[in-house]
Amino acid sequence: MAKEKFYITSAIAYASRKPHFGNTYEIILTDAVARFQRQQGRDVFFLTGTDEHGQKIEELAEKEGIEPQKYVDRVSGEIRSIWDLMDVSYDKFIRTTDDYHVKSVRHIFNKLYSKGDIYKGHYEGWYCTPCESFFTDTQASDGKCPDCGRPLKKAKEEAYFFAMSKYADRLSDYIENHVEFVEPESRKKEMVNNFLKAGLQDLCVTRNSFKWGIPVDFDPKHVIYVWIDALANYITALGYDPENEKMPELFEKYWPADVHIIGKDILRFHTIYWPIILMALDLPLPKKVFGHPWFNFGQDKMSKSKGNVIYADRLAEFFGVDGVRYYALAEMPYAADGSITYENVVNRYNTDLANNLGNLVSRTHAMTVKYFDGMVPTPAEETELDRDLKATVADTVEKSKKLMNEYHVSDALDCIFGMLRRANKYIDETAPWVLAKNDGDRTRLGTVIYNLLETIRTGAVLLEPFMPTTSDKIFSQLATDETAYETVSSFGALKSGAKIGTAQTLFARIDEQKFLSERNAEILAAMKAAEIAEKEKEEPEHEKQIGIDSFKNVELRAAKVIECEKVPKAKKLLKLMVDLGYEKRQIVSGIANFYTPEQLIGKKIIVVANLAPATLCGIESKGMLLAAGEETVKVVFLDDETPLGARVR
RNA sequence: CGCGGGGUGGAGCAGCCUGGUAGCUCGUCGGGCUCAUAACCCGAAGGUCGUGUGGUUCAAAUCCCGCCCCCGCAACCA
Repeated sequence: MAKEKFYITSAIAYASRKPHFGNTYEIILTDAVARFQRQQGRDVFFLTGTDEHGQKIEELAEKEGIEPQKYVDRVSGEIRSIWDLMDVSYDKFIRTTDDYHVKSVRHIFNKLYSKGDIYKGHYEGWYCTPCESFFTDTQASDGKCPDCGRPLKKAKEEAYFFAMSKYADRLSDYIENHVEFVEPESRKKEMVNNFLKAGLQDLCVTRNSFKWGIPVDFDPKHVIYVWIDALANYITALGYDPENEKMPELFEKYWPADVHIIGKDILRFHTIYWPIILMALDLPLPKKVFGHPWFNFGQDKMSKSKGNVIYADRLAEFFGVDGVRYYALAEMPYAADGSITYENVVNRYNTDLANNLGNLVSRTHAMTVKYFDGMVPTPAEETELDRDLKATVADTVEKSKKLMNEYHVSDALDCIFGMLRRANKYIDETAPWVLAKNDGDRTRLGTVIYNLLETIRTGAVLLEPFMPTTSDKIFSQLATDETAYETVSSFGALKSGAKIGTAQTLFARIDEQKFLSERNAEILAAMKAAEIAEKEKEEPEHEKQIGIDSFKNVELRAAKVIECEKVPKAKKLLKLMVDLGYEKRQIVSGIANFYTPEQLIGKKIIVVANLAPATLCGIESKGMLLAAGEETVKVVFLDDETPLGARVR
């Protein structure tokens, strides 16, 4: 019988910079699942790679004064080397700049266009010339660019759109009838409630604001935007191309994917846009999309200025590759965001890996050498204690398998480590060192040691998806070839009479105090460096010089806040009524985090009186007030004696 | 009232669907053991399970209602 196939993908990593630990978590998770499925006897194809197009990369390359291709060659290589370092067992590493991918994406675009699912239209919105980007009405509510704050102008641009709405009902049906399609469940609700039920808008699938991308075949000034380019990697990697007469075997065999493992941040693209693209191509949909949570550093997001960016390769210097893999897989809960602190990593490393697992192997190995000259003894009649241990082992095999099939990776690990703890306890219960003193207990001693060795062997088999190198080390210490998953289905595959291998320390304990003080010193140094870099930053970008006439176009006037209240639905919005002397008008401003209504009522402020009205959270705003600051915003207040409506110049 | 998840001993979580002695890992304290990586094993302290001294019930962490707080998504911000 042919092996059942299993096609698994991680998201492709954006090749803009070196991935930090949070990014690396995803690939470790995907790898653990892939390895587990291989163990289960599936014919696994594990795809990962890098996403290499887009404006951001174009800019970064320009800053360095090199070609984008050169830039992504370097970063993609960096990413791949980290994946390799972490023992990621991918079967293929795709790059969106690969020829076959580029070609196929162009063809996919052509096909969708000729089907009528993609049409040429106009992107109408607010355009910021210096940023060369478009913004929607809501983004541009105050008439200023959300990125740079400069004024926007209404502009119309040619662009291609994907008619998403056409497929919305089909997708809704699909999601409803395939409960396992989106996981975890809570994420599915977010998608369905926020997007599908709200109604899908046609998606703009091209850009002409930058060049670094795959050009549209028949209209090369347009570049295919990330949605189609990046998402398509899952099929182009298998050789899909709509112009193929016959699809390659690889594609026929593996598509549809059994699971896409992705971060929750791109869930929307994978559960809505991607399925719709596939429907339009008449291809089956992936069976499951698993949106995993993210790691934070303690309470904070990782960031350079906080000096808390953690890289997997750096961690591996302290804890070894398997130490890092273990931490990532054990610490991250199924659905909620996890957090990483150095204290926590050292703690888990010492207690779970060094004390529980490492020491169990070490003491058992030592006893085998000491009492049996390094030969695996033969088990004899069993006692209640043995039966209990064996029951735990059998139970662990079943439970961990079930949990892995459900993607409860940390729970599966916890379950396996529970078995190891049980084995440590078994040593105390049976007290081999006491048995060793009495010749009459020799058979019993053999049974005990055998049971321990076999439990350890089982543990090594079960741990292989999580810590492949450690499993190998254990196998070689036991000098056993019984490493296949089938061998743990019943207790006793380890051969008696064989000589075991040499001992080696699996995980050396780490001095927590010393380690933490070293890390703290590093973090402080990094923060200082970031601070200095901040100070040395060149002056802020300046607007181009304007004449007095341009300035006169902005009608600034003194006004008094007469009413003010929070906008209930919004977090950051205050609704204020201001008196300009000649009229009263309503203004909405995003300063709720910095001012309470009481702090503003009665104060005199400066208002841009001739700003086009905008609607924020359903409330009309006619004008804006002046305020300064980025992180914390300070409103510009006027002297109390300033007459209402006075022009500010 | 935009949608969803959650508030359980010092920390992180399980239990809630299918009401009935509150469980696990870490940490703290005490003890045991000596095969082992100052590791391992046992025991103890510590929780009125966010709140109303709300409702249902013989019985609620578990079901229902109100309120408070946190998180995710969406929305939205100079």
